[in-house]
Amino acid sequence: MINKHSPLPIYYQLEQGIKEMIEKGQLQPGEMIPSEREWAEMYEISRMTVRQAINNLVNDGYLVRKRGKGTFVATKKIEQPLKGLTSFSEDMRARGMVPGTTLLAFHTIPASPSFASQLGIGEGEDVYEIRRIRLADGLPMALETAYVPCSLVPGLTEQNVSGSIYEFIENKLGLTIRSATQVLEASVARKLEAELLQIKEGAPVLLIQRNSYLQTGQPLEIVKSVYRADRYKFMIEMER
Amino acid sequence: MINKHSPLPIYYQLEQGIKEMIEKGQLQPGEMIPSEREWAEMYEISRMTVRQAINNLVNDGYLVRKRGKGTFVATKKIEQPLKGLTSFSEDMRARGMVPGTTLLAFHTIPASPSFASQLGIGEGEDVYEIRRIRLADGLPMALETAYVPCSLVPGLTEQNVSGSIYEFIENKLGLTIRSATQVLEASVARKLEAELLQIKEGAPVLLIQRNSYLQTGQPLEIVKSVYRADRYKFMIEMER
DNA sequence: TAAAATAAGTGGTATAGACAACTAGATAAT
DNA sequence: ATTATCTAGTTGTCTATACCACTTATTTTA
Repeated sequence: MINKHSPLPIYYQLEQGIKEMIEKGQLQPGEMIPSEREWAEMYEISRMTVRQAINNLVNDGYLVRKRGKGTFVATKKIEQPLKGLTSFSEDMRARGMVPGTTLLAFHTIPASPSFASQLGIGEGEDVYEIRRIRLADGLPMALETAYVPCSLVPGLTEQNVSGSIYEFIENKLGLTIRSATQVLEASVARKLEAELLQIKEGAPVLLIQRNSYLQTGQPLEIVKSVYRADRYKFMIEMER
Repeated sequence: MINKHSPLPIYYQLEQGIKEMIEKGQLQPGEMIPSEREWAEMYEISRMTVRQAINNLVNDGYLVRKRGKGTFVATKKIEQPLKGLTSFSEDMRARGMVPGTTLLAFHTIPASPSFASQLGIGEGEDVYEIRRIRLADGLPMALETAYVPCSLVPGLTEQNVSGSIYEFIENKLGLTIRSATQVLEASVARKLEAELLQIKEGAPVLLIQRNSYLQTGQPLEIVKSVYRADRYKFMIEMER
């Protein structure tokens, strides 16, 4: 597997070898792979070189590190279609998963100039800031921060926020969401995001910012989401 | 900037410090930062520790490494709206940039079972495989591989492929594209992709697979793209 | 003058070792 | 029986060093 005289870097050879073992099923998802020291002894290479190979595979989403325990083969990605404009809960149910929510923060803040402009309100007016971890089948799928003008949803409490805000707005308040703008961007997880999503810092994530609008054209909310790229793909159908 | 007795890792302190210098503008986009050896001497730490800090910032898209030259502050991202179903060329022009193309490969291959199914043709039937680097203002923006059944576009030559395939199909062949399905996913650049896109291996990229359909519902093409996350955001407007 | 060789500086790869932080199970003390 | 401690194994951080590959400018050579 490793040829020290190859022009290819050793870490790269090991990286490709491990990847192949995963893709061929010789290493199963969830299974613990040999420890860094074992790889190093096995091929008589330095542990730092092993770490470089494993680092890359962790960044690629093939492996997951767990300090004090070991390194494990990651579980597979999810891919299901998503039609039209849906809430996270609708999205997850359409994918055959059970949506869940962990509330991280729920409070009001004064609107920044940027948010005021995007939400069509005055600068400094109160908006709800709702930070939540969105779960799918109990596992973290995304980190979501929503900003909603307080004046639009007077009855919002921590209770309502445990489920779908969209459903609350449509069912309880009688407001209808008409359209949204979404910006998608690939990035890597920062430290805090990684901890909350239970992924490694530097793992790929899909950043989505959604601006939603009511039938009147009035902006309803801004939602910034950080999705785990190892569990989430975004699918859309478009007409010309 | 660095406190060796802090509980925070040294590489993390340096990483945050450099990031702050970038965000405060003390390091300007495109500017070369001190070399790894200089950081190491400056704070009396190991070069490997400096590398770990810089690695993270490269992964986060703050810095760009250039072997033999130095490490540079990355330039800012592009963000422009994209409405409806557009070609790469249309997309780039809408963003105020000049689209370009470098043809990497143009040949026919027999359809794999998966491609045959997605394109609605028989397994083993010929399809064009067109690999191109898509440029914006002369700089690599995406790596694109398109698969089109040969039977649908008989006149396709290397000449036509230098520009927009969409425009060729609509203008020359009189076919109309009606809809498409797109799957977006965050990932990191592999070695070959990184070289072609002139980014670092492991840099974040946005993977997009587009399946296009004609008015008849007949599948027209499959396009797999790898976009540089540091230069490209995907924007979409949706109606409910 | 032009081409080739050299040197200095950069990031890229690799080594061998050390200690810290964390996990889980075994063992000892209460 | 329960609790506390120890221990072995894991990944995380860090050091000091070495050589390689590439870039650029300078110097030497033809």
